[in-house]
Order: sequence, then C-alpha cells, then structure tokens
Amino acid sequence: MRADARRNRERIVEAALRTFAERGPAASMEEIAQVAGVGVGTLYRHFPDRRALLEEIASEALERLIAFARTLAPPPAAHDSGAPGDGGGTPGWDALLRLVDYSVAQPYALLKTVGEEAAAVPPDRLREADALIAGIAERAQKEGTLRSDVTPAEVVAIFGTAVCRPGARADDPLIRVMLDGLRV
Amino acid sequence: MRADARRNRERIVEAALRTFAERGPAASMEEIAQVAGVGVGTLYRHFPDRRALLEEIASEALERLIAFARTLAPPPAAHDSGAPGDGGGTPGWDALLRLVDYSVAQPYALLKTVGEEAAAVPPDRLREADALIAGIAERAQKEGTLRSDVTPAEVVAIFGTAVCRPGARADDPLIRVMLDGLRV
DNA sequence: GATGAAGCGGAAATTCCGCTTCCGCAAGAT
DNA sequence: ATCTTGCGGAAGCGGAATTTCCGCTTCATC
Repeated sequence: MRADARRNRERIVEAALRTFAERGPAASMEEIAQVAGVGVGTLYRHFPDRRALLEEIASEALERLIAFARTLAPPPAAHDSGAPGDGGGTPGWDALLRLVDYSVAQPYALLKTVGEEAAAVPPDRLREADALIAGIAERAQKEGTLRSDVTPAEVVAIFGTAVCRPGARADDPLIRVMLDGLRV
Repeated sequence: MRADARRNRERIVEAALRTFAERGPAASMEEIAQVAGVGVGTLYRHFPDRRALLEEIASEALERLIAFARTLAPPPAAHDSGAPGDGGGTPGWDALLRLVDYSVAQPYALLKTVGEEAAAVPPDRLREADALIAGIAERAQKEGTLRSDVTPAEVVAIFGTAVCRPGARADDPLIRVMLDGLRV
C-alpha cells in the first residue's frame, strides 16, 4: 500500500470520528471528506460504502473506549486482599468523572450515534464496554460516593443520554447538575 | 368555513402537536396526516406547505406553555405584602415539577424541536415564556428549595436539553437525577 | 331531496439531497 | 522514464419527502 494512501486512510478515520461525534450520525460523506481534506472519491476508495465506514468507525471508537475504561478499572487482582469495596484502581467517582471528560471529548458519543444507524459492532465488545462502565459505577457505590438507589445499568443509560449528544461539553450545566444528582 | 373543515383543521393541529412531540421535527407530512385521520391533500388544503404547519404548531405550543406557566406563577400582586420571597402562588419547587410533567407530556418538547427547524415564532412570545420559567426558578431559589449556584437562565437551558427530547418521560432516570441535582 | 360549492383522499409528479460512480489527471514506485 | 496506484470532484442515481391535481364525497341551502 502506498504511503500517501495509508496516510489518507488514517485522516479519513480521524475525520469521521470527529465529525460523527460533533454532528451526529447524519453527517454526510461529503462533509467527512471535506474535514479529512480529501475528495469523496478517495473516501470511497478506502471504504466501499457508508456502512463500511460506519462499522470501521464504530469498532475503532469502541476499542478506544474499552482501552480507556480499562485504565480506570482496578487491576485483575487474583485475590482481592484489601478492604471490601476497594479494588485498588482509581477511586470510583474520579473514574466516572474521567469517563465523562473522555466521552464528551472523544468518540463515545459515536456509540449510540453509530449504533442507532445499525452499524454492526461485535456484540461481545459492546457488552464488554457496558460491563466496564457498570463495574466502575458499582465500585463508586461500594465506596459510598455514588448514589446506590440507581442501578449501574441506569447510570450507563444516563451517561448515554447526557453525554452522547452532538456537541456535548463537560461543563454543560446539564452535566454538572447530573453529576451532582448522582453523588451521595 | 364548513363545519367539517374546521374540525379537520383542529384534528390536524392536534395530531401535529402530538406527532412532533413524540417523533421529533423530522416527522413527515404523511405521518401527521395519518395520525389526524385525514389525507395529505386535506393537510395541504389547510397549510400551504410544511413551514406553515410548523409555524402554526410552534405558536400554538408556545401559547399553551405560556398559559400553563401563568397558572403556576404568583398573581401580579401590586404590593407584595407577605414575607420576602413568598409570591403567593404555587411553591416554586412544586411549580418546577409540574412544569416538567407538563413539558414531557404536552408540547414544550416542540419548542426546541420546532425552533431548530427555523419556524419563526414571535421573539417576544419566546422571551415571555423564558421569563416565566426563569421567574419560577428564581422563586424556588428564594424559597430555598432550588440550588442557588445555578442561574435561572441555566435552569431554563437544563430543562431545554433534559426535557425537550423526543420520547422523554417524567420518570426517566435522567430527569429524576437532574431534579435531585437541582434540589437543595 | 336536488343542486352547487366546498372539501376530501390519495395516487402521481416533483423536488431535494446524500450516496456512489467514473474518468482524466497527479504523484509515488521501480 | 514509465508504469501503476491513487486522487479529485463533477455528474448521475435513487429514494424519501413534499407538493400537486382531480374525480368523488359531504355539507349547506332552497
């Protein structure tokens, strides 16, 4: 593969991530091409159709999210040897905050976004991401920083609606207030 | 105007309010006609084009919201004679709750929704609605039930994003959490 | 209840808009 | 130098939504 081709492919992926995150799933191929600084023809050389691009983007975003969430989760810890509810990683609440920052800045917004558009992402990867987040929420609850009358699944859902909006920012009044509502 | 024509017009307005509220601004003319139980032709007899319908609907929704908010606001009270911060109407917090109920059930969802689609609504009517809501928020703050480190204008904005989603429900986890975050 | 006008329904035409193709040109590779 | 791979973007394709149109129905009136 020629060097400039590889470079262009990368720019397209990056542009698509940013554009979908900013403008929602309705972003057009032409717009993405423009953001990437290439012609539409080039875009179609690398991805035969819209769905192919969507799938690539969704997988990429998901893998990045999983990787990030893993850095927040406690290490596997064969025999939890500390006090109960102390997994050893980042404190749960801080992890949630960092997740919010990550999500509004980087491409989790895409997941809902792209998921709704029917791009097929391996379901086990999706479950893994949900499980990681739910795990963090559960940890925060055990640590007494997150309300425990909401289920971890609901936390995931709330994150979904609050954070996965085109143009969300971490200092939205909505997000600030939501976080205050979640804290004990 | 013939009686059935008037009836149909009304059914169309009602159907459009409901449909836009439920499915967002992308709802199609055909769908609205179907909900109203009339043919598209009839719809176009009453509203020359999509924008005309949107404008009618936006105004209607706005007027209803204003009327409702007025019932929650304290009466004009020429010389406030009670304790400071007691306007005499519904207590501020309850008024906010009722506003949420109203908004998710009835057509405030349309405002953002329809507003985005560029339907021109008289700006002073819009300001009136904002002022009424901000006034209620301010009252709740004076009564000590609403956090006072958010401005009334921010409250309006939060309401906007939390409540003006197609399909929002008053018992959404998001809305519950948001309200908890707003309460003192 | 007959008649004319107003209104209705919904199939067909039109418009709009994003996706996709195509091909002459440019730029890496050998 | 030549050949191959890749690029740009105008043109066209397709589908979905809007809008038109006209024969039929319903209402109002006498």
